[in-house]
Amino acid sequence: MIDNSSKAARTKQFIIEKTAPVFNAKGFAGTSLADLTEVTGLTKGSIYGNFENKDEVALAAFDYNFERVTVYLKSRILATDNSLERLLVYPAVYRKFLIIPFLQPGCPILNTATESDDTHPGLKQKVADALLFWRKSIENQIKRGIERNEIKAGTNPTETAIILISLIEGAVMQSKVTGKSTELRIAMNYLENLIRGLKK
Amino acid sequence: MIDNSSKAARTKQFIIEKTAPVFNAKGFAGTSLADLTEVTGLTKGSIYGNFENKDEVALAAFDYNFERVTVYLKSRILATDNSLERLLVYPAVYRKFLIIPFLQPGCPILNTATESDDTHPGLKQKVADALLFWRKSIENQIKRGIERNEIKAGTNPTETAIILISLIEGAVMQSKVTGKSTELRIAMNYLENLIRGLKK
DNA sequence: ACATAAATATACCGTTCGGTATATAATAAA
DNA sequence: TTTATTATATACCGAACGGTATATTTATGT
Repeated sequence: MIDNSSKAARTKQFIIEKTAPVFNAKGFAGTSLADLTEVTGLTKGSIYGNFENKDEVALAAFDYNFERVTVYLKSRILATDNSLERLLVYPAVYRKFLIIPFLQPGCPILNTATESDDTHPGLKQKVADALLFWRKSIENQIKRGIERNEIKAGTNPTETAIILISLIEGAVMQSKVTGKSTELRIAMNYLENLIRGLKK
Repeated sequence: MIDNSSKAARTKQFIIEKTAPVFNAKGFAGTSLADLTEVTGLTKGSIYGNFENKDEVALAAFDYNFERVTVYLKSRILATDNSLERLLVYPAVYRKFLIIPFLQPGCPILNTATESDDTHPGLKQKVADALLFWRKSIENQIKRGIERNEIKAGTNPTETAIILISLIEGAVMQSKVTGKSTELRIAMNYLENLIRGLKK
């Protein structure tokens, strides 16, 4: 995936890793090139030698942010051994959202979605793709659970996935803005019960 | 509330009404003074004669955006005659979110929350207040429903309010970014069933 | 109608914006 | 080790940024 062969490729990756949290915290419009040079220690020339423009950096940063969350969730999901436990990973992880270091600036999907939907078609498309990917993987987990007789046959995968995502993102938004974990705790408790109710 | 006696007060209100949709769509950082002069037809001098700075306009615009939603919901809620129907106003309204004209740029709470939580303490505080106001009014509707024997006594008002808000905001985010009404329809169907389940 | 006060427009401020041509430095191949 | 190539820094561009002092217009009380 990551080409470490050339210096440029390594610098490019370095720029992405350093700027991704800034884009996630301040948004596309709120992040300036000065922010990018400051956080990387590089100059504009260097950044523009590796990226065509600010948009390209932001798009790569979103991919990076989303992949970090995905990788983290996948590692926790792979450590389980049945469908229900796999679904329970989501409330378990997002319950601790506020204290997971790399999620401090917020959920990249939520942050990027609300800013880009009326302003930045490129980012909007990336978020839409990310959302669909997330939904599909939840749906697949549920379908597999039904096949394995671990989840009720009548369970609607799409419906369940959308409710799960809504509960998580809605609660994250509330907790981030109030600064309290109450909303996340209550919503994740509810989600846990909802998932346990899917047990065959 | 609104002082129409002086010309300045009328202009101030005019500026708020015209700029509020822009702030909601583009966000604080994404909205420039040029946007404000363009949409109002006024000059910078006029705007700065009525507001101290851009922040003040944005704060007033958020209040206006939030109040519009509140007034709209209240009018629909007052047209009902029992607690359960009052709660059902929320899914009924947000189901049609994408086609309600003045909500086209999105939910002001959701939009403002995700941008301001890491960047703009003043706006963040206003969103937190708005969220608390919304939650409290739902809680009061539920408490009243319990008193009137229309809602199950065991219903937890705070929990229910937070789940309701999470489902709405999470689904709005998804539908806005995918451009489809599917997510809102599914989440609002679920919410309706959830509310009907509260019936005594 | 007139004088006074209030509101809006004009013209400009310094700074920061995203972006780029070119020079310098570091890397990689021979 | 020299040479060709690649990557980074420097110095700068015009435009747009948020903001303001002052002039001009408009509204208001008498």
